[in-house]
Amino acid sequence: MAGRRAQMMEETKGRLVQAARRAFAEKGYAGASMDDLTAEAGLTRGALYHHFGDKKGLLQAVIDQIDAEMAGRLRVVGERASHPWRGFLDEYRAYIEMALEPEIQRILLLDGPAVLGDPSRWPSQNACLAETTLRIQGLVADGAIPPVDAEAAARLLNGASLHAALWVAASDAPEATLAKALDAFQRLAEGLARPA
Amino acid sequence: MAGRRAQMMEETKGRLVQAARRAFAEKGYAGASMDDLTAEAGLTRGALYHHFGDKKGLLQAVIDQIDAEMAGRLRVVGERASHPWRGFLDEYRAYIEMALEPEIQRILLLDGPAVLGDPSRWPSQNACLAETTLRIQGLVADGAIPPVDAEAAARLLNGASLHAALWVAASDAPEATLAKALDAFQRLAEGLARPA
DNA sequence: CGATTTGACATACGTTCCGTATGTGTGCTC
DNA sequence: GAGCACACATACGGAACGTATGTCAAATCG
Repeated sequence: MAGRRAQMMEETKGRLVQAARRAFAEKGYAGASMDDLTAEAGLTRGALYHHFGDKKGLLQAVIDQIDAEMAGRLRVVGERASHPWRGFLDEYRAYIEMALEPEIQRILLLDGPAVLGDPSRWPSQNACLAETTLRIQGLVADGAIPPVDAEAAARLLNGASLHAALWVAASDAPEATLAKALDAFQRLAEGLARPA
Repeated sequence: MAGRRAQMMEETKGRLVQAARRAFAEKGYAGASMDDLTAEAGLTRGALYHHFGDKKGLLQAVIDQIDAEMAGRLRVVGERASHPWRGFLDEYRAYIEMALEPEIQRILLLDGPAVLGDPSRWPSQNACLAETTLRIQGLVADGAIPPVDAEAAARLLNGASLHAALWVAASDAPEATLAKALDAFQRLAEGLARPA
């Protein structure tokens, strides 16, 4: 009862999204051609506009997929830690390191906000941001850190992480820069942990 | 000895940059048409390509101008404060509020990095980032805060500020959101002030 | 079981816009 | 005052997006 038709359709959409991920990551959103991208998937622009409406719709689909993957990876990292606060720091360390991956940096962090606007308004609800917000709420609830607006803290820390990753990615000595960035990040995060 | 010719040329470049600021801010980089933009300045694309090379060159010129203005405004805010640490916080508060201005947010914070890449690689050297880095170096030198890599701290705080501004700008209740963002920001910044 | 319809996808077309190549007139130099 | 350099306009080619239309298989229904 899977529906032969619907199954083929999912297959098609998946191929298009995958090709788009590659194209957007390599050439950026503006530089990626819909003709080339669909041809690489063995299709034409007809299929693309039928399923995704327009170029922005395709970007949105790509972002939804990447965002979901990131949230899953972050959850694993956070839950693997013994101590809550330690897990929190590990999670952000993982976030910074993920933001170094060209696909994530280019598509989700640079082109995404520029083309689609503020991430919190995305239909995917930014699963990754929600994940870190929940984590902070948990820390507050457990009394591990003093009360704070969890969403505000998550947003600021995500912003700091993103810029850290941009800095590291463009650096001539990435590993040294990453160390500096992580050190500074921990200093900032500790501002949350200890009351004024 | 001003050179009638050179003076006219500066006038032309200025008019183009000003028209570009308006167009980029209103329609975004991708959505702005060079034809419309130059026509609004009473010129044609010929002038534009002669002076700026290509569309990215024009964006760079616009960004240089805005960046310089921001650095100047930040400096005034920081120097006006009595206490160094207080001045530091005031400066970032001003930064967040500036990032709410559509022109700055759209051009410098969203389209700029997406089109031109990491800001630290911009020819303008990101005067605004340099300004905040210097401020942090001053705090360390005066013993107001424990040693920290000033550039790393400045980058992370700028990133946090930017995301705070994006959040506030897209919010339904901007003033309440701004208050939450500023509160969270202060908590993070205090992580710099007090040693572990 | 055959006719009809739905929908996934391809093809063709018009429009827009960027970058370049070429033309032109005005102001500086000798 | 002649020649040249340069600021700027005009003309052209090409690429890319979105839409409108066509086609063919599969699901539906009498």
